[in-house]
Order: sequence, then structure tokens, then C-alpha cells
Amino acid sequence: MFSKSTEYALRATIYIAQESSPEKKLSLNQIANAIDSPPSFTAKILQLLTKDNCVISSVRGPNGGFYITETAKQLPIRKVLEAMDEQDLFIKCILGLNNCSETKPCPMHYQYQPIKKQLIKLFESKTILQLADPSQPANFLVNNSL
Amino acid sequence: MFSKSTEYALRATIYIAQESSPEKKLSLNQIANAIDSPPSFTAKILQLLTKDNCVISSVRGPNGGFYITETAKQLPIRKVLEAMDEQDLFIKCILGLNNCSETKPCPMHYQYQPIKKQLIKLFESKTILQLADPSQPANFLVNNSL
DNA sequence: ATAATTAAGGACAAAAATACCTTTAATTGT
DNA sequence: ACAATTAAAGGTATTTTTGTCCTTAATTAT
Repeated sequence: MFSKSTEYALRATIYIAQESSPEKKLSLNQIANAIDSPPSFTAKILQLLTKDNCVISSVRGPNGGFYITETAKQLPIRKVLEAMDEQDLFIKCILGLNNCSETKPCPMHYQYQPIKKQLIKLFESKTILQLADPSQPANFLVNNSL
Repeated sequence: MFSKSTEYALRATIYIAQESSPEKKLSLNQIANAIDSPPSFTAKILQLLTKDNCVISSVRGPNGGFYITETAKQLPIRKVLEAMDEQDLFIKCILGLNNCSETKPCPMHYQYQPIKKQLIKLFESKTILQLADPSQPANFLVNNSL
């Protein structure tokens, strides 16, 4: 569905929204550890998410780290996809065509269109806050079959 | 959603199902041209699809080429994903976790699960034949904004 | 048999994605 | 001011994906 980068970005954003606040910032290592991602690579991804403080905010120095504002929590999760430049989902069809439309449907158009609509609605309507429900257990680890 | 390889594989399979028969085989170049894919790369993908004559069949030599049997047309399009070894869709969740389940839901589980179900159903229940509806125009080209 | 045609298969190349490492900049506490 | 801490930024390395090319094998027609 998504690239690894985008998966990490979504996990990181949700985790930060669950655990952080402007008073309680999270370090790179805390985040990478929690979402089971390589720290150095995660640093790059967090850089993209903090660009213009759009989704995630950050401060350097002691007691610095990453956090999210209450305002940013109200953003739809589509913002994460935008920050990661992963928008094929919204543009292309399931066969990879970008000119597939109602008037020029590809052979899978009528099968996939309703699903695509739901995917778009999910990312457009659900906010970061709504996914970061602290009453739910986080469960981010990929291989915790312990 | 899918890798380029899988996109080409789906397009090729549907095109072959639309245009070919054991009596009317299609050459690599015909296929690559029709689905707007690089010929040499498409050759590799067709090799995977013809493995064990599972989805696509082929014969070498003059008047040879690729075609699909009536039997193979009855296969669900999931077979194409299997041949391309692209099955993350069926296993992983939208955050890339493979241990996300009803008992251990990830933060997006309840939002994504119904959509995932529909995707699986689409690939499990729709046959190649059903997508290769010859009454529909093919429209495979990516950039035919003419 | 031979030549022509077409897919199969292997080696290789380019590009993109993923991951790491080192230096720099900002912030804080002493 | 200085040292410690932490993210930002840049470069580099590795892996995977995508794509090309060339030789081999199979089939057909002559």
C-alpha cells in the first residue's frame, strides 16, 4: 500500500500524538524504538514531518525533542501523506493509470472506485487526534510474537 | 498501492485476456505497446506469469506468443498478485504491521479493516474473465491526454 | 537441414528507496 | 562563557526495484 517511509511517518505521527505534548517532548530514539523503525532513517522522516512545523514540531537542545500541538492534532491524516509526497493513492488507479476516470474507465475502474473513495475519505476525514486514541493500546511493534 | 511490476502484470493479464486466445497469440511487443510498459521489463514479468503456465501461457517460435486459456480466465485476479509475490495487501495492515489483528489492533485497525476486507474480496472473487470485459474499451495508456 | 522468429534466461546497469554516519546548529543548565 | 544535549542537515553506503541487453532454446516454415 504505502512505502516504508510513509508507514514510519504514520506510525511516528500517531505515536507522537499519543505520547507527547509541548511539555513532554519525545527524543528520536524514544520514537524510533516505540514504532520499531531504524533511528537514522526515522530522523529523515521526522525532518519531513517537521518541515514548516506543519505536522510535527521540534526543538533542539537538552529536553528538546519532537511533539505535536493541539492545533496540529486536528489535521487530517492526509497531511502525513502530503508531507511524505505519497499521493498516488489519491491520483492513480489500481492499475497505475493516472487518466482513469468515469469517462475513461480502466478495466478495474468500477471494481476499485468505491474502495478508493473510502480510502480517500478515511485520510481526508480522520484527524490525527482521532487515531491517537489513548484509550487504545498502541501496539506498534512489528515482530512482537513473544 | 502496488509495485510497478504488479501494475504491469495486472494490465498485461487483462489485456491478454481481452485480446488473445490459443489461436490468436500476442507478441511481447504487442503487449508492451498496448499496456504502455518497457518491453524488456515486461518480458521478465510475463515470465513470472507463465511460470508453470499458471496464469498466462506461451509458445516460442514463429506465430508464437502469449495467450490465456479459458480455464485460466476463470482464476481470481489474486493469482496475478501471487505470481508477482505481492501479497502484503493480504497480510499487513495499513501501517505495515503484520501482527495487527482483532485481538491486537493497531491505531488504524478499525478504520482500515473494512476497506482491507473489500480489497481482499475484490482480488479473491473477481476472475480475470470478469475484468476482461470486451464490451468495455481497454484504455490502458498512461499518458493519452490527446 | 537451415533460416527465421519468438520467448526464456542470465548478466548487467540505472534509479529509487532505505539506512547510516558525521558535522553543524540550537538550546539548556552550570 | 562553557559543556552537554538534541535535532537539522548533508553526504555516503546498501539494498531493492526497475529496466536493458545479449545469448540460448524452442518452434515453424522453407
